[in-house]
Amino acid sequence: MTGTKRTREGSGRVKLEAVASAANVSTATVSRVFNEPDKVSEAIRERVKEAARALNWIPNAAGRALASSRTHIAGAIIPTLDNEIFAHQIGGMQAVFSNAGFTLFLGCSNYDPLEGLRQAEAMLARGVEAIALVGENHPAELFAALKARDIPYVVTYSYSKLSEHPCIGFDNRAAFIRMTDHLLALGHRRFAGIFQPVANNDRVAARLAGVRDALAAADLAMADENLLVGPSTLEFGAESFSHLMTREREVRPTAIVCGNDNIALGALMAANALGLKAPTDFSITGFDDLAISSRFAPGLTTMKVDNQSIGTSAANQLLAVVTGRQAGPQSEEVAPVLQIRDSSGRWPQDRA
Amino acid sequence: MTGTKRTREGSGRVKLEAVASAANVSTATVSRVFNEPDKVSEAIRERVKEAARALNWIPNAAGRALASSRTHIAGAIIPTLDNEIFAHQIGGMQAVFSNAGFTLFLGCSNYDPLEGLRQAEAMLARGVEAIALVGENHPAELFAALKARDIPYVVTYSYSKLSEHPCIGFDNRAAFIRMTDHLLALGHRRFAGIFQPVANNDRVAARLAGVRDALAAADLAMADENLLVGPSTLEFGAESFSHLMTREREVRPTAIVCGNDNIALGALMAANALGLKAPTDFSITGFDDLAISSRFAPGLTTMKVDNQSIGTSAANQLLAVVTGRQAGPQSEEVAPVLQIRDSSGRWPQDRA
DNA sequence: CTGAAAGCGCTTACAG
DNA sequence: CTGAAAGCGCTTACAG
Repeated sequence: MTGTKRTREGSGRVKLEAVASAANVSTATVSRVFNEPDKVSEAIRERVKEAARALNWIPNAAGRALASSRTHIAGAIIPTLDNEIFAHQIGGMQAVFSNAGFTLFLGCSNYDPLEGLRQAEAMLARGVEAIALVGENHPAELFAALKARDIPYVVTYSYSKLSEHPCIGFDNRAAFIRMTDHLLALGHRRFAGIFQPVANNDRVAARLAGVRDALAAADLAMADENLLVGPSTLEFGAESFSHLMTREREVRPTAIVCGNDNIALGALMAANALGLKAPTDFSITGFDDLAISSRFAPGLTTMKVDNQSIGTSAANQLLAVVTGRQAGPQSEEVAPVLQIRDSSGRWPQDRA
Repeated sequence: MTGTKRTREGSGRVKLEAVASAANVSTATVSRVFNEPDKVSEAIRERVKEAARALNWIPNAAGRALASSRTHIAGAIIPTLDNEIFAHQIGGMQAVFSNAGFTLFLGCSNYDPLEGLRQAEAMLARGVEAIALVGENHPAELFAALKARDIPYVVTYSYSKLSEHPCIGFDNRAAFIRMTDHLLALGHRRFAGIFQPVANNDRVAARLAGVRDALAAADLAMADENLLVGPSTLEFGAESFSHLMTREREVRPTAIVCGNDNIALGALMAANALGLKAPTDFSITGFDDLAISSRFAPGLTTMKVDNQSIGTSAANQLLAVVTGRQAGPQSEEVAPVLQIRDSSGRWPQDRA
């Protein structure tokens, strides 16, 4: 029945309409003052701004989003904040987005691709305009959903010229080839590895492949019993080290490649406890260059990546697309820098 | 002129209306199937779900938010993700919220209250239903805005019975009284402190007050030149330690209270470099109980706080309010646990 | 430069 | 249990 009275709650907040009547203009004009100020005469512009300020009006983003299809929201999906690497990326992204008037949704998959998908879908439903994803290990549905809606995205921490996705990061395989070559050049021939789980983690898989490829190129291989895989904790690093290095000297590895610094630091702690010293008794390497790695005794040989700048680059690329300055996000390779310290040395050691 | 044709872009996405016609029901019914399923007969319910799935419909949150005044978005404002303490809180919150169908906005103030306010306002404009804030050091406007809109909030990491805000955390002052009392009981009388900046950080201010109050209760005081304030880095901890401990033995502090573990670990590294050993030559304490603190040599005496559970509690309290199960968030005190390790010992040392 | 009004995609009070 | 339609708070194509 037309004309029936309806009672709706509403938000109870000051709305644009109130500003319009206070300033004696139409709602269209108020909207323009904030979205296309050049199209409004200065006198009216000031009057409207004054009214908005006086009424303490905060625009309702839902109304705005519905009318304009723009939400000024971006999203990021990372595995976990427990790894400071990802925390730094998010910190970088957050700063850039916030500065551009974007608010950031954060999702953590805990290395479960389906959980990542679920959270990405929640973000899509809430209208994110762009999204950053760590790594390429996501369900095909996720990439399909992004493409179907034409939502710009970038993959971070993985980089490959051959990737079908725009990516900002480094070539994990190449980095670990470089690290392994460093140890080979020092004379090491018996290698061991202590790594995080490879499942659902394309970055770790690539790192391990790098070690294997570099060894194969030198006609070497890592013995199966020398590859230990487990959680990325100091504890696992320490246990693994003890396991590897309490065997007879003749069969022990001389070089231990760790999947990251945290594992390597745990191993170094176990070494201290066992009275084994690097680089005299063994060499060991990490990846990440945590703050503590350079100050630890011995200093840890590792590779440094500027994770925060991966985050800022990713955010800047996404903003460039969202604001129409660019057609699509551009890939960017960030080179990890090898930091050679006392934890790696010649083998056999020259004892002076 | 009524009846004029208008062309609007629209999102180009599948919308609820399409699901309704595919399932041969009204839009109201489709909405009910997902929001109040009990009100729809099972046959129709299944038909609608089937149609939604077939069309791959994802509800538009802006439309939903506008119509229902609910966004299913929560927000958190922290100082920085660079501190793993806050990263863990966010990790905990993210998991709980995501599980309840809420997506999380993340804002970082970098210890600037105005930046925190700015980001909180952006979240309010986007309709957050609840918000968590680290500490009480926020502009009065921020709390006023939350109250004016009736947005439930909790303060984290600070706890005080006297607080005018709901808070989930611990009493920083009491924790540092406890730590200082531990050192006093061991026989220490000459104290030094290495702390993060107090400005805009009510937690650090309370920690320092705790040290001072505990000393005053023992008729002691910390000499001005023994309090060093600077960035929360290993470097600052190391420099400060050297500065304090390269003076003559007669004037040096015997106990050094650090504002957190990171600073204390830096100090311990400098001690190793200088050939000074705890607890023989000095005692030192931290706060946080980082993963590395128990495994370091010597083990660091510190206090452990379950930061992740602060995050999950905060999220659960906010959800309870938002879903109407509770009128307001309840405060919760989380007790830090003193972890006594080898970095603190009797003074003067009994040398066996 | 400015305004009247349609429309964005949902929810929900009302009627049946 | 189901539907017709008003309404949430904005933006913007159109007209002037």
